[in-house]
Amino acid sequence: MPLAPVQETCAGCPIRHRAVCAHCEPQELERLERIKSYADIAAGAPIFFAGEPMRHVASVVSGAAILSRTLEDGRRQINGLMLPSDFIGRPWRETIPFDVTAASPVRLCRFERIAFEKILGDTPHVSERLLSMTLDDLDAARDWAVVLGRMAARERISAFLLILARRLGRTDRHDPSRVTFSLPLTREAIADLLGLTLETASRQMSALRRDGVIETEGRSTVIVPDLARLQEEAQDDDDGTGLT
Amino acid sequence: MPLAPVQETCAGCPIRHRAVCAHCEPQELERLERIKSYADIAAGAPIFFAGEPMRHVASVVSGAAILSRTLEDGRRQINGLMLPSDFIGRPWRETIPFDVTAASPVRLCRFERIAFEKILGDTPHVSERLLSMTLDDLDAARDWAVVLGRMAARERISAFLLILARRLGRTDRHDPSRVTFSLPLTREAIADLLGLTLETASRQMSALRRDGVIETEGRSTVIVPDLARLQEEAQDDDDGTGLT
DNA sequence: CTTTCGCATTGACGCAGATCAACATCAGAA
DNA sequence: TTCTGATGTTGATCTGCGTCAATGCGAAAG
Repeated sequence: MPLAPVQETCAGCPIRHRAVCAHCEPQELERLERIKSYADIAAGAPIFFAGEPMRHVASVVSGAAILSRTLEDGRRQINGLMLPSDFIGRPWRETIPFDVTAASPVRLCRFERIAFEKILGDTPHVSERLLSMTLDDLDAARDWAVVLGRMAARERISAFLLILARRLGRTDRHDPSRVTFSLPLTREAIADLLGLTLETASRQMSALRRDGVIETEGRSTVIVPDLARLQEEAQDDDDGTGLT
Repeated sequence: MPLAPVQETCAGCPIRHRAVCAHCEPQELERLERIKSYADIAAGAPIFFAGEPMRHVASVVSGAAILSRTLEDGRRQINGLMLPSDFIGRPWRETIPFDVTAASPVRLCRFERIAFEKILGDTPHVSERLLSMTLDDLDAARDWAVVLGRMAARERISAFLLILARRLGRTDRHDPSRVTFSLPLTREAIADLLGLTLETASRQMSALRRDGVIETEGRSTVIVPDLARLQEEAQDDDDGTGLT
């Protein structure tokens, strides 16, 4: 159901992610280049804490980061899953709204926030692009409410796997409906993303495996033998071409 | 838990809502004025349908509109509740992503979309303001996941009432913690917003009334005798001042 | 190789909320 | 005013998922 943002990288651009490089002039890229730095974070390690001053904005290069909020009694909800090409951070905001954690080993490309804002002010097309991306993210976040508010456990797991298949999946050379990807989240994280317990998440994964909707190899590799079948399970009417 | 966007209107501005008028120069306001029109929609009537071409963007002047998505089997989730000062619509997008419906009688201030985009391109501060608002909406939408994914029915109802109290509530002259407002949604709509059934929504409202957390007058007037009490019920650690 | 610890799986049981059903109340029409 | 259909309330029962508990497995260290 929630539409996966399309991954866009522009070949030849030194900053290889959709947030800032699309349609940039050489001198603009150079300006961005000067304020950028890379950061590698180990799986499970915190990246930012909610409420902290926001010194950087960043783009995910590889791995998966999660945004989360934890209630006083320990209940945790993952509010966002950030995959390669996703943008983390908020220009013109002083503090970080959610805890950001590495779900798997993550590489970030960071930009010093204040300097990034200056560039935004000078280059309307970057600003416009950021607005467009944010509107996409807003739609995706609102779409997620359908998963959390109205879907059964099995449908939630299916919707989640479908998103990963679309964004991370490698299509089989001989059978385009067969897709393989590596799960970047533990069962607990999957549960916290989907509003379930880890036991229910595990049980539903097992059930999907029993029913032939997915296959697994080792602990983290998932194979979807027939993407259309998974779409049905996820109540997804979208054909994935993004042409709706 | 979800922070209510602060209502901002600027006195003397002919377009009295935060989306476009803040900090506008007279000539910019005049340009906006030329492409704007008002629309009044009766309660329950559709405003836009998902998938339709988006001819307008709009701002809610009064009443309440809802964004919703309905699955093939009839399950509905309300993805957004738009109250006065909220902005509906997406520059640079051809189609409408959600069904938009009037939950109560709604007055919209509409701008022809293409012309609005031209103004955005010419006035960076309007564009920047729209980005800032969209980022706020994104945070609010992500915060909502905590309600849908991790909160019990009673907490969901409390969180919902707290949002309305903050955005629509009139504070009692003698007791600042006593707040009154009018519910713009039916029980069914409340349930669809909170991921519950209408029976559960009704039962929890009754329970909160029995326990003295709220009082009611007629079908739609709600009185919160002690806002702090409601905040506890909603697991809300925010003090509502927006200074966090 | 074996140990070890974190993660995943599976089972048994209980409960919050869904479902089915009956009735109450309110607003608008006649 | 009364009638009528929509909306809201409350009760009885069912069930999907949460909770508690035990066991299995696999990757990294020794």
